[in-house]
Order: sequence, then structure tokens, then C-alpha cells
Amino acid sequence: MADTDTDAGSTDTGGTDTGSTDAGAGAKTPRERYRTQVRAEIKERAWEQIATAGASALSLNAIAKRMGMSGPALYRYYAGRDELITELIRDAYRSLADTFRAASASASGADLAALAHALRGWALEDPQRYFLIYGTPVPGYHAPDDVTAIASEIMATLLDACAAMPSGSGSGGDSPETSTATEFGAHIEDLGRQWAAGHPAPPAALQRALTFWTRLHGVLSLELAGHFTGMGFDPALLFAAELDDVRAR
Amino acid sequence: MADTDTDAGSTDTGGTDTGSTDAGAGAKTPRERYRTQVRAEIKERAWEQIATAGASALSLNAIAKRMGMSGPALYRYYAGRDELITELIRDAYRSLADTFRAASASASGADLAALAHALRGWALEDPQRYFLIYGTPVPGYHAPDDVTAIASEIMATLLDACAAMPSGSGSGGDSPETSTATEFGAHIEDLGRQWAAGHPAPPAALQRALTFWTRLHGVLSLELAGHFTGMGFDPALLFAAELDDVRAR
DNA sequence: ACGTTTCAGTTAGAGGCTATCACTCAAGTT
DNA sequence: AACTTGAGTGATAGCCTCTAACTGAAACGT
Repeated sequence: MADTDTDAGSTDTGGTDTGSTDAGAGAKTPRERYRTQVRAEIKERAWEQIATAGASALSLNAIAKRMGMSGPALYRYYAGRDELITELIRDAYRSLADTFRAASASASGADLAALAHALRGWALEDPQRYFLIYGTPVPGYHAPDDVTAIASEIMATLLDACAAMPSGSGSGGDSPETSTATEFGAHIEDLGRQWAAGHPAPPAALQRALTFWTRLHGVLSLELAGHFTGMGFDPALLFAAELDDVRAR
Repeated sequence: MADTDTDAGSTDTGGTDTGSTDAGAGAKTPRERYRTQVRAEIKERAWEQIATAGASALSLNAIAKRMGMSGPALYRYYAGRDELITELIRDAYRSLADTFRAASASASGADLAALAHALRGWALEDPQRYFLIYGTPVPGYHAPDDVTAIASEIMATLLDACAAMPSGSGSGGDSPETSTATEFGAHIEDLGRQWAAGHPAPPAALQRALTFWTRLHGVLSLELAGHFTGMGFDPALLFAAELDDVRAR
């Protein structure tokens, strides 16, 4: 379902038919089966290529040749390079969202450590996939709405975990700035009413989610980009330290 | 015979000085003057192109046309696209190093806030330049030694600022984990002897420099990549909050 | 002042890429 | 059996990087 037939270009035909038959849920015509199968293989090859040479080196032509067919054939399946990359981005977000959700569910209650561990594992599993989401943005590009929807799904999972946490948990006593003592805390509280619509998370949770995100991304992205090589320390420990700091906030 | 080949690049070239002729310091032959001038203009156009379309869209051909000459002419000045990009990366690092050093010098003593402010200003000035350094890495690419040398120069400036800081400054009393209480702190202290050779910075300073780097990069890179758009809060305040947190560590 | 060398810039071209078009031909449909 | 759909093809245009052979002018040595 939801295939929506990309090839619009010529031969519209869109017409559609009127009722023809099946339309049921699972059953597909053999051609549809074949089509989705080929689309899947294209993406598979694309991921291989991205993992080894980066997204900028992704070539439809090379994929086609590796699949035994000739260049333009791929345009039956994807309108162009951009559409394929967008689909890969979508899949990457989807994969991260699922990983996150699974980690959140498996952990008793909601544990930031579980989320962080899942995030790091997911990133190390395929660094280029991480960079497809969080790497250098292409100036012109704007992700379609459904992709940003998945992004907020990820954020929602994180927010839930933060909201389900004892507010000032950490280190027994009082950290000097627990909630709205900081300027940023006040700022967050200000727009707490208008933002986070749909998310019943208190401002403190939002703030913690934000620092979780930015700090772990900071360590992770520099690690994956190799900026720590030659320094001799273990990035995993730095990651863990940042995680602890966020949890004990 | 044999005129070409041996192309340009081999070795030096870039060098600004190294007068082939005797001539002492500044004087260059007119051809050398012209050469460096053209090289500079090429880089100028390249920066324009990168700022608007990103590094992956950089085209030697387009640059040449915009300069009124025809494609292959540029290969007299740069051995290829990769060499040009490497030079741009070098310049970006150089620019950041200078900005950092200037901020460090102008501020009385060494102020992390001054460094942070300089960093953020530098990044916002040309986001694509920031991403050229800290963005998605190209799997095959490895920066030449002189570039990584500039990178450690930047780190050295940061380390100096951290070392010149009162160790447990922050919030009057005692933050729960001041120095080696954390696992990572101990880890850093472990290799403090072997690493940081040449930098007389104590482990605590190194640790602070690391968190300065990763946290501010975390906020900055997500902001520049547009991942905060639609959330309604002011990234500058989040940046400032993270800075404060690092300083009061 | 006159060769000689050096080098910027040119055109031509190989090879790769994205993408479009017209076409074939087999698989599904009626 | 006739018809319709669509997967795959080759040809083509236009962009790119980069190489090769050549032209012509500026710089240099004597």
C-alpha cells in the first residue's frame, strides 16, 4: 500500500480504474510484488555504497550495473537520485525511531541509559547512516513532512523517558540548578505552553531531553568523524560520562 | 618537449614563499604573484559556491567559467578537485585557529566564554565552512599532517584557557564530581602522562576542554543543521546554558 | 637584441554521472 | 486471441573530472 506509484511522468493512466478487484490488504499482484522487491534491492545496494563511500558518492548508475541492469532502468523505481536518498533518510529515521522505541520498552520504566546505549550502538553500527540524519545538511534540501514526523516521534520517545524520571534525581542532594534557575530554563518554561503541544512533558523534562540530545550527539558525531583519533582516550567513557552528567542533572 | 606533465602540484606549490629565485623575503617574480593571485580567486569562488550549495556541489568547471576561463585551465593551479577541497579545509582550520587565538588573546587572561563566543560567531558566519571541518567525513579521506597540526593548535588554545582557569571555580561550593571522581576522569588521568605531550595541562583541564568541545559542538552542529527549527526555542540560550555548565564544572 | 625556456590557457576527447525519450517485448488482463 | 501495462533497452543531451596535445606570450640567459 501506500506505494502511490511514483512514475508519474508519462502515460499517466492514472485513472484508475474503477474497481478492479483485489484492493485487499495483503494480497498484491505479482507485478507489485516484483516492484517492491526490486525497490528493496536497490535500497540495499544503495546502503552498501553509502557505507563504503558516503552518501555523496551514491550513484544510480553503479547500483544498476551491480544489479545487472542498465542505467535508466532504475528510473522506473525511483524518480531520481534525490528521491532515493530521501527514502534512505526516511528509512534511517524509521530505524532509529524503532531502535529507540524498543530500547524504551525493554528497559523497565524509562531509562535514559538504555536510550543512550541504543543510540550509540545504532550509530556505531553504520556511521554513514547516522550522518545521513545528523551530518552536513544540503543547503537546498528540506525533508518531507513524514520524515520530520518520524523525527518528532524519536523526540517524543526521549521526552517520555525524561518525563517519567524523578525530577531532581541525581546526586542525592541538590544540584545548584535544578529546573528554572538558569536563563535557558526560564526560556523553556516560557514557551512550554505553546510548544510541546501534544506532549504532556514538563519543561524540566524538555530541557533534559535537549541536553541529552545535544551532548550525546556532540560526543558521538566527533567520535564517528574521527576527531578523537590520535588522542588516545576511549570515546565510550566520555560518552558514558556525559550520559551520567545528563542523568544526574 | 615534455612540457607538461609533472604537473603542477607535485609537492609544494601552495607555498607562498619559497622563492625559487634567490630574492629574499617578500619579492616574488611577477609570475608567482599572478599565480598566487589566481589561486586566491579560485578559492574565493569556491567558498561562494560552497556557501550556497555545499561542498559536495563544488564544481571546478563552474568556477572556471565564472572566472572567464575554460575548464581545464584550473588544473594549472590545483591538481584536482580533492586538492582544492583540502586547501579549503586547511584554510577553514586556519581561520578557526586564528579566530580562537585572537579571542583568547583579547580576553583578559583566558576566558572560556570568549572562546565560546568566538566559536559560535565563526560558525554562524559561514555554516558550510563549519561543516567542512566538523561535518560528515568522507570515508576514504584523511587529512594531511599540516591540517591536523592546525587542529591541535586549536586544541592547544582551548587547553591553555582551561589550564589557566581556577580549577574548581564554578558554583561556590563543590560540584559533586570535581576532578577524578568520575570513571572518565580517572581514565583521562591515566593517560595524562603519555598524551598531551607538549601540553602542560593537568588532566582536569583536558577533561574540561573535551566537554567544552563536545557540548558546544553538539548544540552548534544541530542548530546549524536546522534540527531545532520548528521547536521554537532560541539556540543561543541553549548554547549559553551549556557554556555556563562547562565553566561551572 | 635574440634565442630559449617556461607556463597560462586553449580545444579535443575519454569516461562517468543524472536524466529523458522512444522503443521493444514479455507478462498480465479482458 | 487481442489488448494493455510496464520493465528494460539503447540513444541522446548535458553536466562533471581529468588528460593530452598544442598555441602563444611572458620571462630569462647570453
